[in-house]
Amino acid sequence: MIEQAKDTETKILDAAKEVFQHKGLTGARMQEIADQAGINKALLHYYYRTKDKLFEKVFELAFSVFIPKIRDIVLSTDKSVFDKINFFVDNYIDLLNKHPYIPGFVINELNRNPQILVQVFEKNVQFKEMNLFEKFDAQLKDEAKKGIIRPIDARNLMTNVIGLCIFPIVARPIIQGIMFDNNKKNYDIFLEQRKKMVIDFIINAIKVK
Amino acid sequence: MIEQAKDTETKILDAAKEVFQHKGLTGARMQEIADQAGINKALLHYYYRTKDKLFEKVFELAFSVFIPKIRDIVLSTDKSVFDKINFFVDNYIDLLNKHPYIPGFVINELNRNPQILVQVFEKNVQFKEMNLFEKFDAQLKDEAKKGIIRPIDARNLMTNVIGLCIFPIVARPIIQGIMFDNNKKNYDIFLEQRKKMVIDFIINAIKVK
DNA sequence: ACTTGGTTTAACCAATTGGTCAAATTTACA
DNA sequence: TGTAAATTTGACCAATTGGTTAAACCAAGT
Repeated sequence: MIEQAKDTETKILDAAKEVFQHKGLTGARMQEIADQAGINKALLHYYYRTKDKLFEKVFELAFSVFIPKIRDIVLSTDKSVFDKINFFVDNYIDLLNKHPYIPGFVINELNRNPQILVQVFEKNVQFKEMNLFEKFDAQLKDEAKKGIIRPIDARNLMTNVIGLCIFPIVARPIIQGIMFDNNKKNYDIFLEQRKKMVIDFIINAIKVK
Repeated sequence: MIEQAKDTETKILDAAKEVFQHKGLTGARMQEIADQAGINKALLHYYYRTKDKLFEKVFELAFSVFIPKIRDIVLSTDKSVFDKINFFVDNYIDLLNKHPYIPGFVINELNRNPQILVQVFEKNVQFKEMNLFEKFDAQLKDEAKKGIIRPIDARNLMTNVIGLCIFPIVARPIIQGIMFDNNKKNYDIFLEQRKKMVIDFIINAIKVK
């Protein structure tokens, strides 16, 4: 029964994603994942023999949502630096709104066990070809020489850009709690407005005026 | 035996800090904390009756390392915005280097259970008096009117400043892995250089030139 | 109808985990 | 020195947890 099987596997992955991303590897319970998927716990082990195997799959999927996007955007060589920043922030914040729990999940699990990254790299070579920094560095140097932007290296710029996008999402509970009196609606508005704000902020930071 | 007792309690808190900050509430084991402290597990429960109580204490201590600092710096009303940014980034990055695991720990645990923040607020009123945003907002508005800086609200600026400081620390495994080929030494150099870089970046972002 | 294969389940298991308890040990102090 | 209180320990426990197993179920081919 291929139909049923595929459906079950999907249900399992959806459930596992939900539970793992909210509670982490150590906090998640196989029983809870089974319940969430509406199946038996034994069936869970039938599809993914161990908790670790299931986790690995979920982590890999989560990881692959956010990382290739970075490469895609930076690789679009025909765009100016300003256009790239504009395009990246716009797309990345949209992506973050669609998957707000993934960054925190990935960051936390990598902090608990950095070795996961090595495993993901080994299994999925595509992630390794991130040596696009040299190209981006060249572009940054070029535009700096032309007097368009102030000198900055690709790693710093990308860290800043990504950080400005991700930080308000992963640190939401604390920022919302301290700065917004835990008002969820106001924080959503804040996040919405930040898209334009972040772009302006970054471009002004590196623009020569 | 007050001497011994104080010493034991210190050993427990140090051990608990170490284990909780690396493995989180759900990943930490009371036995491991006891081992790390060099004591019996029963003794651990003698001092802190439950895992939750011990965790709460550790979380509160971790929290109080980073939050009041923010207030202190923003409250120094005699400084210009540029001076405040300079001073804040410099001090905050030093603090982060001293306690690199705390931000990730706090962020992760708050993500797992945002309710913790409410409890911390209730027990420790000082954290609640963060209504310094109005004052800082006024200063920002004032300097903007004078044509010194571009208009920006306190919440966005502080989110940006704190994010630029914290993000490279909490996302260290992933950034170091992808951008620095997992070279720890190079990443340490990167972090060291960022102190100056972040200050320049922010000031240029808001400066009117 | 019957066999065969993958799928699903209930019941079960061994190991781990947070937590307890009574006894032993140490300390403070009269 | 004697004793009561605080501290420390080893042994133990109930509950939880990841994982197994044998049997039941079900769809498809013959």
